[in-house]
Amino acid sequence: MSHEQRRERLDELAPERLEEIDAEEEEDDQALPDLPNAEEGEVRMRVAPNPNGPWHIGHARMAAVVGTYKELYDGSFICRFDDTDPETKRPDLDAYEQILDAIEYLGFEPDEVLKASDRLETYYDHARDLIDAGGAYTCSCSGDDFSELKNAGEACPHRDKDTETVHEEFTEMIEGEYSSGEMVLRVKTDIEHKNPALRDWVGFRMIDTPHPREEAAEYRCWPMLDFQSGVDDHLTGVTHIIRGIDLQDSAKRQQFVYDYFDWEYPEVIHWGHVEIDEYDVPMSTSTISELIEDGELDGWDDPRAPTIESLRRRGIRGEAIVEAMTELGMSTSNVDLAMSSVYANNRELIDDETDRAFFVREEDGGAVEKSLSGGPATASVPIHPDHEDRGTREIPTDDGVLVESDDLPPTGERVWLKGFGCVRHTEDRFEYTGDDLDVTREEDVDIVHWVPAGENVSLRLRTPDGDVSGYAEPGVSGYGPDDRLQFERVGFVRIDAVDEERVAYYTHS
RNA sequence: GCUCCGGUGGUGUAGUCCGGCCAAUCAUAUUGCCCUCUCGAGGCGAUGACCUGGGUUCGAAUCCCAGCCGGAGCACCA
Repeated sequence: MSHEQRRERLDELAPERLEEIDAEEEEDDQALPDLPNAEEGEVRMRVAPNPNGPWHIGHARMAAVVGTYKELYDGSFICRFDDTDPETKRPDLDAYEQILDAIEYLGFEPDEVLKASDRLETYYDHARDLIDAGGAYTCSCSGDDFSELKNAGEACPHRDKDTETVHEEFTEMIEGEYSSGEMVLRVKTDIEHKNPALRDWVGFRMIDTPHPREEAAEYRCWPMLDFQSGVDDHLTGVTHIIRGIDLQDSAKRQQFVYDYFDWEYPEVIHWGHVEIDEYDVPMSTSTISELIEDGELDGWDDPRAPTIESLRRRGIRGEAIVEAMTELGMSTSNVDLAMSSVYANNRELIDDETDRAFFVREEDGGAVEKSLSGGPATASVPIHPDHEDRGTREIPTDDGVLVESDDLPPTGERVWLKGFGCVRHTEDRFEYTGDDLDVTREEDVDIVHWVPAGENVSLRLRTPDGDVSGYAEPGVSGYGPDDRLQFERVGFVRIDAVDEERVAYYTHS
Protein backbone atom coordinates (compact mmCIF):
# COMPACT_ATOMS: atom_id res chain seq x y z
CA MET A 1 0.00 0.00 0.00
CA SER A 2 1.35 3.42 -0.85
CA HIS A 3 1.47 6.23 1.65
CA GLU A 4 -1.52 7.85 -0.04
CA GLN A 5 -3.49 4.62 -0.02
CA ARG A 6 -2.74 4.02 3.63
CA ARG A 7 -3.93 7.50 4.45
CA GLU A 8 -7.14 7.04 2.52
CA ARG A 9 -7.76 3.73 4.19
CA LEU A 10 -7.10 5.17 7.60
CA ASP A 11 -9.36 8.06 6.80
CA GLU A 12 -12.21 5.60 6.22
CA LEU A 13 -11.53 3.52 9.29
CA ALA A 14 -10.50 6.09 11.85
CA PRO A 15 -10.54 9.70 10.68
CA GLU A 16 -9.77 10.97 14.16
CA ARG A 17 -6.58 8.94 14.26
CA LEU A 18 -5.51 10.48 10.97
CA GLU A 19 -5.96 13.93 12.43
CA GLU A 20 -3.83 12.94 15.38
CA ILE A 21 -1.08 11.77 13.10
CA ASP A 22 -1.19 14.99 11.14
CA ALA A 23 -1.04 17.03 14.30
CA GLU A 24 1.95 15.08 15.50
CA GLU A 25 3.68 15.42 12.19
CA GLU A 26 3.19 19.14 12.20
CA GLU A 27 4.68 19.33 15.65
CA ASP A 28 7.61 17.14 14.73
CA ASP A 29 8.14 19.28 11.72
CA GLN A 30 9.09 22.17 13.93
CA ALA A 31 12.74 22.16 14.88
CA LEU A 32 12.78 25.42 16.78
CA PRO A 33 12.85 25.30 20.58
CA ASP A 34 10.19 27.05 22.61
CA LEU A 35 10.79 30.70 23.29
CA PRO A 36 11.30 31.49 26.98
CA ASN A 37 8.35 33.16 28.67
CA ALA A 38 6.38 33.31 25.49
CA GLU A 39 2.64 33.54 25.33
CA GLU A 40 0.52 32.79 22.35
CA GLY A 41 -0.37 36.05 20.62
CA GLU A 42 1.99 38.13 22.74
CA VAL A 43 5.29 37.51 21.07
CA ARG A 44 6.82 40.44 19.25
CA MET A 45 10.20 40.17 17.63
CA ARG A 46 12.31 42.13 15.22
CA VAL A 47 14.84 41.68 12.50
CA ALA A 48 17.26 44.58 12.61
CA PRO A 49 19.34 44.57 9.45
CA ASN A 50 21.95 47.10 8.53
CA PRO A 51 20.99 48.11 5.02
CA ASN A 52 24.55 48.28 3.77
CA GLY A 53 23.87 45.82 0.99
CA PRO A 54 21.61 43.02 -0.21
CA TRP A 55 21.45 39.95 1.94
CA HIS A 56 23.75 37.00 1.79
CA ILE A 57 22.49 33.57 2.76
CA GLY A 58 23.49 34.00 6.38
CA HIS A 59 21.16 36.95 6.76
CA ALA A 60 18.23 34.76 5.84
CA ARG A 61 18.53 32.94 9.12
CA MET A 62 17.21 35.85 11.17
CA ALA A 63 14.20 36.41 8.97
CA ALA A 64 13.54 32.68 8.69
CA VAL A 65 13.61 32.09 12.41
CA VAL A 66 11.85 35.27 13.46
CA GLY A 67 9.17 34.72 10.82
CA THR A 68 8.70 31.13 11.90
CA TYR A 69 8.38 32.10 15.55
CA LYS A 70 5.82 34.69 14.57
CA GLU A 71 3.75 31.97 12.94
CA LEU A 72 4.32 29.57 15.80
CA TYR A 73 3.15 31.97 18.44
CA ASP A 74 0.71 33.95 16.34
CA GLY A 75 2.84 36.98 17.14
CA SER A 76 4.30 39.81 15.12
CA PHE A 77 7.62 41.14 13.99
CA ILE A 78 9.18 44.39 12.99
CA CYS A 79 11.78 45.02 10.37
CA ARG A 80 13.92 47.80 11.77
CA PHE A 81 16.76 49.12 9.70
CA ASP A 82 19.61 49.92 12.05
CA ASP A 83 21.16 52.48 9.76
CA THR A 84 22.91 54.65 12.31
CA ASP A 85 26.37 54.70 10.81
CA PRO A 86 26.51 56.82 7.66
CA GLU A 87 30.24 56.28 7.38
CA THR A 88 31.82 52.90 8.13
CA LYS A 89 28.66 50.91 7.57
CA ARG A 90 27.21 53.30 5.08
CA PRO A 91 23.68 52.39 4.07
CA ASP A 92 23.03 51.49 0.46
CA LEU A 93 19.83 53.19 -0.59
CA ASP A 94 18.72 50.23 -2.71
CA ALA A 95 19.27 47.76 0.07
CA TYR A 96 16.22 48.82 2.10
CA GLU A 97 13.91 47.60 -0.61
CA GLN A 98 16.08 44.62 -1.52
CA ILE A 99 16.02 43.38 2.05
CA LEU A 100 12.27 43.73 2.25
CA ASP A 101 12.03 41.77 -1.00
CA ALA A 102 14.25 39.07 0.44
CA ILE A 103 12.01 38.75 3.48
CA GLU A 104 8.99 38.45 1.22
CA TYR A 105 10.73 35.84 -0.89
CA LEU A 106 11.34 33.83 2.25
CA GLY A 107 7.63 33.95 2.79
CA PHE A 108 7.20 36.53 5.52
CA GLU A 109 5.91 40.02 5.85
CA PRO A 110 6.95 42.38 8.64
CA ASP A 111 4.07 43.86 10.61
CA GLU A 112 5.93 47.11 10.75
CA VAL A 113 8.94 48.61 9.00
CA LEU A 114 11.06 51.24 10.75
CA LYS A 115 14.24 53.06 9.96
CA ALA A 116 16.42 54.13 12.85
CA SER A 117 17.52 57.13 10.81
CA ASP A 118 13.94 58.44 11.02
CA ARG A 119 13.99 58.29 14.79
CA LEU A 120 16.92 60.45 15.85
CA GLU A 121 14.74 62.86 17.82
CA THR A 122 13.41 59.97 19.86
CA TYR A 123 16.92 58.88 20.74
CA TYR A 124 17.87 62.42 21.65
CA ASP A 125 14.86 62.70 23.94
CA HIS A 126 15.84 59.56 25.75
CA ALA A 127 19.43 60.67 25.99
CA ARG A 128 18.26 63.86 27.68
CA ASP A 129 16.20 61.85 30.13
CA LEU A 130 19.18 59.68 30.78
CA ILE A 131 21.33 62.74 31.46
CA ASP A 132 18.69 63.98 33.89
CA ALA A 133 18.84 60.68 35.66
CA GLY A 134 22.60 61.04 36.00
CA GLY A 135 23.13 58.18 33.62
CA ALA A 136 25.22 59.80 30.93
CA TYR A 137 27.98 62.31 30.45
CA THR A 138 29.68 64.07 27.60
CA CYS A 139 33.27 63.11 27.20
CA SER A 140 36.03 64.60 25.05
CA CYS A 141 38.69 62.00 25.80
CA SER A 142 40.34 60.49 22.77
CA GLY A 143 39.47 56.90 22.20
CA ASP A 144 42.93 55.75 23.21
CA ASP A 145 43.06 57.80 26.37
CA PHE A 146 39.72 56.60 27.53
CA SER A 147 40.53 53.03 26.70
CA GLU A 148 43.60 53.21 28.87
CA LEU A 149 41.71 54.64 31.82
CA LYS A 150 38.90 52.19 31.34
CA ASN A 151 41.19 49.20 31.28
CA ALA A 152 42.69 50.40 34.52
CA GLY A 153 39.21 50.81 35.96
CA GLU A 154 39.63 54.54 36.37
CA ALA A 155 37.07 57.23 35.65
CA CYS A 156 37.91 60.01 33.24
CA PRO A 157 37.73 63.63 34.45
CA HIS A 158 34.49 64.23 32.55
CA ARG A 159 32.54 61.67 34.47
CA ASP A 160 31.57 64.05 37.25
CA LYS A 161 30.44 66.99 35.18
CA ASP A 162 27.27 68.60 36.45
CA THR A 163 24.07 67.81 34.63
CA GLU A 164 23.74 71.27 33.24
CA THR A 165 27.06 71.16 31.45
CA VAL A 166 26.32 67.75 30.09
CA HIS A 167 23.01 69.02 28.71
CA GLU A 168 24.70 71.98 27.10
CA GLU A 169 27.39 69.91 25.50
CA PHE A 170 24.96 67.30 24.32
CA THR A 171 22.84 70.01 22.71
CA GLU A 172 25.97 71.24 20.97
CA MET A 173 26.58 67.72 19.74
CA ILE A 174 23.09 67.60 18.29
CA GLU A 175 23.58 70.97 16.69
CA GLY A 176 26.67 69.66 15.02
CA GLU A 177 29.11 71.96 16.75
CA TYR A 178 31.70 69.25 17.19
CA SER A 179 33.51 67.27 14.57
CA SER A 180 33.94 63.59 14.48
CA GLY A 181 36.02 62.41 17.42
CA GLU A 182 35.75 65.55 19.50
CA MET A 183 32.91 64.65 21.79
CA VAL A 184 30.81 61.65 22.72
CA LEU A 185 28.01 60.97 25.14
CA ARG A 186 28.85 58.06 27.39
CA VAL A 187 26.44 55.95 29.35
CA LYS A 188 27.56 55.81 32.95
CA THR A 189 27.73 52.20 34.03
CA ASP A 190 30.30 50.89 36.47
CA ILE A 191 33.82 51.96 35.66
CA GLU A 192 35.15 49.09 37.74
CA HIS A 193 32.89 46.46 36.29
CA LYS A 194 34.82 43.22 36.09
CA ASN A 195 34.02 42.95 32.41
CA PRO A 196 35.88 45.80 30.69
CA ALA A 197 33.45 45.58 27.80
CA LEU A 198 30.69 47.01 29.95
CA ARG A 199 32.46 50.02 31.40
CA ASP A 200 31.02 53.45 30.44
CA TRP A 201 30.28 52.77 26.82
CA VAL A 202 29.63 55.33 24.10
CA GLY A 203 25.97 56.13 23.45
CA PHE A 204 26.34 58.89 20.86
CA ARG A 205 29.16 60.11 18.67
CA MET A 206 29.74 62.68 15.96
CA ILE A 207 29.88 61.68 12.30
CA ASP A 208 30.85 64.26 9.69
CA THR A 209 29.65 62.28 6.69
CA PRO A 210 26.00 62.99 5.87
CA HIS A 211 23.58 60.10 5.91
CA PRO A 212 22.69 58.96 2.38
CA ARG A 213 18.97 59.23 3.10
CA GLU A 214 17.82 62.73 2.37
CA GLU A 215 15.51 62.71 5.38
CA ALA A 216 18.45 62.11 7.70
CA ALA A 217 21.19 63.98 5.88
CA GLU A 218 21.34 66.90 8.31
CA TYR A 219 22.10 64.88 11.43
CA ARG A 220 25.66 64.71 12.72
CA CYS A 221 25.14 63.26 16.17
CA TRP A 222 24.38 59.56 15.85
CA PRO A 223 23.52 56.96 18.48
CA MET A 224 25.53 53.77 18.75
CA LEU A 225 23.82 50.46 18.23
CA ASP A 226 23.53 49.64 21.92
CA PHE A 227 21.72 52.87 22.69
CA GLN A 228 19.50 52.98 19.62
CA SER A 229 18.61 49.33 19.62
CA GLY A 230 18.04 49.23 23.36
CA VAL A 231 15.66 52.17 23.27
CA ASP A 232 13.84 50.96 20.18
CA ASP A 233 13.33 47.45 21.45
CA HIS A 234 11.54 48.81 24.47
CA LEU A 235 9.59 51.48 22.63
CA THR A 236 8.35 49.09 19.97
CA GLY A 237 7.28 46.47 22.45
CA VAL A 238 9.74 43.78 21.46
CA THR A 239 9.38 40.80 23.78
CA HIS A 240 12.05 38.51 22.38
CA ILE A 241 15.36 39.37 20.81
CA ILE A 242 17.47 36.99 18.80
CA ARG A 243 20.99 38.04 18.02
CA GLY A 244 24.45 36.74 17.33
CA ILE A 245 27.07 35.87 19.90
CA ASP A 246 29.02 38.90 18.74
CA LEU A 247 26.39 40.89 20.60
CA GLN A 248 26.64 38.79 23.74
CA ASP A 249 27.44 41.80 25.86
CA SER A 250 24.82 44.07 24.37
CA ALA A 251 22.05 43.08 26.71
CA LYS A 252 24.33 43.62 29.67
CA ARG A 253 25.33 47.04 28.37
CA GLN A 254 21.79 48.05 27.61
CA GLN A 255 20.62 46.78 30.95
CA PHE A 256 22.19 49.87 32.51
CA VAL A 257 19.98 52.10 30.38
CA TYR A 258 16.96 49.95 31.15
CA ASP A 259 17.71 50.27 34.85
CA TYR A 260 17.83 54.07 34.65
CA PHE A 261 14.43 54.06 32.95
CA ASP A 262 13.07 51.24 35.03
CA TRP A 263 12.27 49.21 31.94
CA GLU A 264 12.14 45.48 31.72
CA TYR A 265 14.60 43.93 29.31
CA PRO A 266 13.18 41.58 26.65
CA GLU A 267 14.15 37.93 26.59
CA VAL A 268 17.35 37.44 24.66
CA ILE A 269 18.59 34.44 22.74
CA HIS A 270 22.07 34.32 21.29
CA TRP A 271 23.16 32.12 18.47
CA GLY A 272 26.42 31.37 16.74
CA HIS A 273 27.53 32.28 13.28
CA VAL A 274 26.50 30.29 10.24
CA GLU A 275 29.00 29.15 7.71
CA ILE A 276 28.00 27.61 4.45
CA ASP A 277 29.79 24.96 2.48
CA GLU A 278 29.93 24.80 -1.31
CA TYR A 279 30.91 28.38 -1.95
CA ASP A 280 34.33 29.71 -2.85
CA VAL A 281 33.16 33.23 -2.24
CA PRO A 282 33.18 34.29 1.42
CA MET A 283 29.86 35.16 2.94
CA SER A 284 30.51 38.79 3.61
CA THR A 285 28.60 41.76 2.28
CA SER A 286 31.73 43.80 1.73
CA THR A 287 33.68 41.01 0.03
CA ILE A 288 30.86 40.13 -2.34
CA SER A 289 30.42 43.79 -3.08
CA GLU A 290 34.11 44.12 -3.97
CA LEU A 291 34.04 41.05 -6.18
CA ILE A 292 31.12 42.51 -8.08
CA GLU A 293 32.91 45.81 -8.47
CA ASP A 294 36.00 44.05 -9.78
CA GLY A 295 33.90 42.14 -12.26
CA GLU A 296 34.67 38.76 -10.68
CA LEU A 297 30.97 38.27 -10.13
CA ASP A 298 28.20 39.45 -12.42
CA GLY A 299 26.11 40.81 -9.61
CA TRP A 300 24.38 39.91 -6.38
CA ASP A 301 22.42 37.24 -8.21
CA ASP A 302 25.45 35.57 -9.81
CA PRO A 303 24.97 31.82 -9.21
CA ARG A 304 28.45 31.72 -7.69
CA ALA A 305 27.54 34.29 -5.06
CA PRO A 306 26.28 33.04 -1.68
CA THR A 307 23.39 35.47 -1.72
CA ILE A 308 19.64 35.33 -1.41
CA GLU A 309 19.19 36.80 -4.85
CA SER A 310 21.39 34.11 -6.31
CA LEU A 311 19.37 31.30 -4.75
CA ARG A 312 16.21 32.94 -5.88
CA ARG A 313 17.40 33.21 -9.42
CA ARG A 314 18.43 29.60 -9.40
CA GLY A 315 14.88 28.68 -8.59
CA ILE A 316 15.25 27.74 -4.95
CA ARG A 317 12.04 28.37 -3.07
CA GLY A 318 12.29 30.64 -0.07
CA GLU A 319 10.52 27.99 1.94
CA ALA A 320 13.40 25.57 1.37
CA ILE A 321 15.81 28.08 2.84
CA VAL A 322 13.55 28.72 5.80
CA GLU A 323 13.31 25.01 6.54
CA ALA A 324 17.06 24.56 6.37
CA MET A 325 17.60 27.55 8.60
CA THR A 326 15.13 26.53 11.26
CA GLU A 327 16.63 23.05 11.25
CA LEU A 328 19.87 24.64 12.41
CA GLY A 329 18.23 25.32 15.72
CA MET A 330 19.35 28.02 18.11
CA SER A 331 22.69 26.80 19.37
CA THR A 332 25.21 29.35 20.62
CA SER A 333 28.04 27.58 18.92
CA ASN A 334 28.85 28.24 15.30
CA VAL A 335 27.13 26.04 12.78
CA ASP A 336 27.80 24.93 9.23
CA LEU A 337 24.85 24.96 6.95
CA ALA A 338 25.13 22.30 4.28
CA MET A 339 23.66 23.56 1.04
CA SER A 340 22.61 19.98 0.40
CA SER A 341 20.07 20.47 3.14
CA VAL A 342 18.58 23.45 1.27
CA TYR A 343 18.63 21.43 -1.93
CA ALA A 344 16.98 18.43 -0.31
CA ASN A 345 14.19 20.64 1.00
CA ASN A 346 13.77 22.34 -2.34
CA ARG A 347 13.75 19.12 -4.29
CA GLU A 348 10.97 17.83 -2.13
CA LEU A 349 9.04 21.01 -2.79
CA ILE A 350 9.39 21.14 -6.56
CA ASP A 351 9.96 17.58 -7.80
CA ASP A 352 6.32 16.69 -8.15
CA GLU A 353 5.29 19.72 -10.14
CA THR A 354 8.32 20.12 -12.37
CA ASP A 355 8.20 19.03 -16.00
CA ARG A 356 11.02 16.94 -17.42
CA ALA A 357 13.10 17.67 -20.50
CA PHE A 358 16.34 16.62 -22.14
CA PHE A 359 19.42 18.77 -22.24
CA VAL A 360 22.68 17.70 -23.80
CA ARG A 361 25.71 19.48 -22.43
CA GLU A 362 28.46 20.68 -24.69
CA GLU A 363 31.20 19.94 -22.20
CA ASP A 364 34.73 18.58 -22.35
CA GLY A 365 34.24 16.06 -25.14
CA GLY A 366 31.35 18.04 -26.53
CA ALA A 367 28.02 16.77 -27.76
CA VAL A 368 28.28 13.99 -30.29
CA GLU A 369 26.01 13.86 -33.32
CA LYS A 370 24.87 10.53 -34.71
CA SER A 371 22.44 9.76 -37.47
CA LEU A 372 19.83 7.17 -36.80
CA SER A 373 18.83 4.22 -38.87
CA GLY A 374 15.60 2.47 -38.13
CA GLY A 375 13.23 3.08 -35.28
CA PRO A 376 10.23 5.40 -34.93
CA ALA A 377 10.22 8.92 -36.38
CA THR A 378 9.40 10.47 -33.06
CA ALA A 379 10.19 9.48 -29.51
CA SER A 380 7.62 9.79 -26.81
CA VAL A 381 8.56 10.58 -23.22
CA PRO A 382 6.31 11.40 -20.27
CA ILE A 383 6.25 15.01 -19.16
CA HIS A 384 6.46 13.69 -15.62
CA PRO A 385 7.21 10.03 -14.91
CA ASP A 386 5.02 9.97 -11.82
CA HIS A 387 2.07 11.63 -13.55
CA GLU A 388 1.22 10.06 -16.85
CA ASP A 389 -1.95 12.11 -17.06
CA ARG A 390 0.15 15.17 -17.77
CA GLY A 391 0.92 13.80 -21.20
CA THR A 392 4.03 13.16 -23.21
CA ARG A 393 6.74 15.03 -25.06
CA GLU A 394 7.00 14.04 -28.71
CA ILE A 395 10.54 14.48 -29.97
CA PRO A 396 11.46 14.14 -33.68
CA THR A 397 14.39 11.92 -34.56
CA ASP A 398 14.63 12.05 -38.34
CA ASP A 399 17.69 14.28 -38.38
CA GLY A 400 19.68 12.15 -36.01
CA VAL A 401 20.51 12.82 -32.39
CA LEU A 402 23.00 14.47 -30.10
CA VAL A 403 24.27 12.73 -26.99
CA GLU A 404 26.85 13.72 -24.44
CA SER A 405 30.23 12.24 -25.25
CA ASP A 406 30.33 10.54 -21.87
CA ASP A 407 27.17 8.68 -22.79
CA LEU A 408 28.41 7.49 -26.17
CA PRO A 409 29.00 3.74 -25.97
CA PRO A 410 32.09 2.23 -27.57
CA THR A 411 31.68 1.17 -31.18
CA GLY A 412 29.65 -1.98 -31.38
CA GLU A 413 27.97 -1.43 -28.02
CA ARG A 414 24.42 -0.44 -27.34
CA VAL A 415 22.78 2.39 -25.45
CA TRP A 416 19.13 3.12 -24.73
CA LEU A 417 17.94 6.51 -25.94
CA LYS A 418 15.31 7.37 -23.45
CA GLY A 419 11.83 7.38 -24.98
CA PHE A 420 13.11 6.15 -28.31
CA GLY A 421 14.62 2.71 -27.86
CA CYS A 422 17.81 0.76 -27.96
CA VAL A 423 20.47 1.58 -30.55
CA ARG A 424 23.84 0.10 -31.43
CA HIS A 425 26.76 2.41 -32.02
CA THR A 426 28.32 1.54 -35.36
CA GLU A 427 31.11 3.39 -37.11
CA ASP A 428 29.25 6.61 -37.65
CA ARG A 429 25.70 6.17 -36.50
CA PHE A 430 23.16 4.56 -34.25
CA GLU A 431 21.30 1.54 -35.52
CA TYR A 432 17.98 0.84 -33.94
CA THR A 433 17.94 -2.58 -32.34
CA GLY A 434 14.53 -2.66 -30.74
CA ASP A 435 12.29 -1.35 -28.08
CA ASP A 436 12.37 -4.10 -25.50
CA LEU A 437 13.23 -2.40 -22.28
CA ASP A 438 14.47 -5.63 -20.78
CA VAL A 439 17.90 -5.02 -22.29
CA THR A 440 18.40 -2.17 -19.89
CA ARG A 441 17.69 -4.45 -16.96
CA GLU A 442 19.14 -7.72 -18.10
CA GLU A 443 21.98 -6.70 -20.34
CA ASP A 444 23.20 -3.56 -18.62
CA VAL A 445 22.39 -1.22 -21.45
CA ASP A 446 22.54 2.34 -20.09
CA ILE A 447 19.62 4.67 -20.47
CA VAL A 448 20.71 8.09 -21.61
CA HIS A 449 19.17 11.41 -22.53
CA TRP A 450 19.57 12.99 -25.95
CA VAL A 451 18.21 15.73 -28.19
CA PRO A 452 17.44 15.83 -31.91
CA ALA A 453 20.44 16.90 -33.95
CA GLY A 454 18.38 19.14 -36.17
CA GLU A 455 15.55 20.60 -34.21
CA ASN A 456 16.82 21.62 -30.79
CA VAL A 457 17.23 24.83 -28.84
CA SER A 458 20.58 26.17 -27.72
CA LEU A 459 20.69 27.08 -24.11
CA ARG A 460 23.26 28.36 -21.68
CA LEU A 461 23.11 26.89 -18.24
CA ARG A 462 24.53 28.99 -15.46
CA THR A 463 25.79 27.01 -12.49
CA PRO A 464 27.67 27.81 -9.30
CA ASP A 465 30.73 26.29 -11.00
CA GLY A 466 30.47 28.34 -14.14
CA ASP A 467 28.47 28.31 -17.34
CA VAL A 468 27.72 25.28 -19.47
CA SER A 469 26.25 25.53 -22.94
CA GLY A 470 24.24 22.85 -24.62
CA TYR A 471 21.12 21.89 -26.48
CA ALA A 472 17.67 21.29 -25.14
CA GLU A 473 14.87 19.35 -26.74
CA PRO A 474 12.57 21.51 -28.91
CA GLY A 475 9.71 21.57 -26.40
CA VAL A 476 11.82 23.69 -24.05
CA SER A 477 11.06 26.69 -26.26
CA GLY A 478 7.56 26.54 -24.81
CA TYR A 479 8.81 27.51 -21.38
CA GLY A 480 9.42 31.08 -20.31
CA PRO A 481 11.17 32.96 -17.53
CA ASP A 482 10.54 31.60 -14.04
CA ASP A 483 9.39 28.22 -15.32
CA ARG A 484 11.16 25.30 -13.74
CA LEU A 485 12.30 22.16 -15.50
CA GLN A 486 14.22 19.09 -14.62
CA PHE A 487 16.80 18.27 -17.25
CA GLU A 488 16.84 14.53 -16.85
CA ARG A 489 20.14 13.17 -15.54
CA VAL A 490 21.44 16.74 -15.27
CA GLY A 491 19.39 18.51 -12.66
CA PHE A 492 16.65 21.00 -11.92
CA VAL A 493 16.83 24.40 -13.56
CA ARG A 494 14.93 27.63 -13.66
CA ILE A 495 14.44 29.24 -17.06
CA ASP A 496 15.77 32.74 -16.78
CA ALA A 497 15.74 34.44 -20.16
CA VAL A 498 14.46 33.48 -23.61
CA ASP A 499 15.03 36.56 -25.78
CA GLU A 500 18.35 36.88 -27.60
CA GLU A 501 19.88 33.99 -25.77
CA ARG A 502 18.10 31.24 -23.93
CA VAL A 503 19.49 31.02 -20.42
CA ALA A 504 18.65 28.74 -17.53
CA TYR A 505 20.01 28.70 -14.00
CA TYR A 506 20.99 25.43 -12.44
CA THR A 507 19.08 24.76 -9.25
CA HIS A 508 20.52 21.50 -7.95
CA SER A 509 20.63 17.86 -8.87
C1' G B 1 45.86 40.60 29.62
C1' C B 2 40.54 40.98 31.39
C1' U B 3 35.47 39.05 30.59
C1' C B 4 31.70 35.94 28.50
C1' C B 5 29.91 31.51 25.73
C1' G B 6 30.15 26.67 23.83
C1' G B 7 32.06 21.35 22.72
C1' U B 8 26.75 14.62 20.66
C1' G B 9 28.35 10.80 13.79
C1' G B 10 30.89 14.43 7.57
C1' U B 11 26.85 18.26 8.61
C1' G B 12 22.65 19.90 11.59
C1' U B 13 19.70 18.28 15.59
C1' A B 14 17.01 15.46 20.03
C1' G B 15 18.35 14.04 24.89
C1' U B 16 21.65 17.58 29.43
C1' C B 17 17.76 21.76 33.71
C1' C B 18 14.88 17.00 37.16
C1' G B 19 21.34 10.87 36.47
C1' G B 20 18.79 4.91 35.04
C1' C B 21 13.52 3.80 30.04
C1' C B 22 20.24 6.33 25.73
C1' A B 23 24.95 0.20 23.48
C1' A B 24 21.79 7.63 22.19
C1' U B 25 16.57 10.55 18.18
C1' C B 26 15.47 12.54 13.54
C1' A B 27 17.14 14.83 9.07
C1' U B 28 20.93 15.38 5.65
C1' A B 29 25.33 13.06 3.63
C1' U B 30 27.77 8.63 1.87
C1' U B 31 26.64 3.76 0.54
C1' G B 32 24.18 -1.40 -0.71
C1' C B 33 19.85 -3.73 -2.66
C1' C B 34 14.75 -3.31 -4.82
C1' C B 35 11.67 -0.45 -8.06
C1' U B 36 11.66 3.04 -12.06
C1' C B 37 12.76 4.26 -19.71
C1' U B 38 16.72 10.10 -15.19
C1' C B 39 22.31 10.01 -11.84
C1' G B 40 15.02 12.64 -9.84
C1' A B 41 11.22 10.37 -6.95
C1' G B 42 9.78 5.97 -4.00
C1' G B 43 10.86 1.34 -0.77
C1' C B 44 14.16 -1.50 2.45
C1' G B 45 19.03 -1.85 4.78
C1' A B 46 24.07 -0.17 6.06
C1' U B 47 27.85 3.47 7.72
C1' G B 48 28.88 6.89 11.49
C1' A B 49 28.92 10.64 17.56
C1' C B 50 28.41 11.80 23.66
C1' C B 51 36.33 16.56 23.64
C1' U B 52 39.96 14.37 27.51
C1' G B 53 41.11 12.96 32.47
C1' G B 54 39.58 12.58 37.31
C1' G B 55 35.51 12.65 41.02
C1' U B 56 30.37 11.75 43.12
C1' U B 57 27.03 7.45 42.46
C1' C B 58 24.68 0.86 42.45
C1' G B 59 24.40 3.73 37.77
C1' A B 60 26.84 9.78 34.16
C1' A B 61 25.98 12.26 27.38
C1' U B 62 23.40 14.21 31.71
C1' C B 63 26.02 16.40 38.24
C1' C B 64 31.20 18.38 40.20
C1' C B 65 36.50 19.61 39.28
C1' A B 66 40.69 20.15 36.12
C1' G B 67 42.56 20.30 31.36
C1' C B 68 42.20 20.63 26.05
C1' C B 69 39.87 22.69 21.84
C1' G B 70 36.73 26.28 19.53
C1' G B 71 33.95 30.93 19.34
C1' A B 72 32.89 35.99 21.03
C1' G B 73 33.49 40.90 23.46
C1' C B 74 36.89 44.62 25.71
C1' A B 75 35.37 50.18 18.81
C1' C B 76 33.48 57.23 18.51
C1' C B 77 30.99 49.23 13.43
C1' A B 78 26.47 46.82 13.19
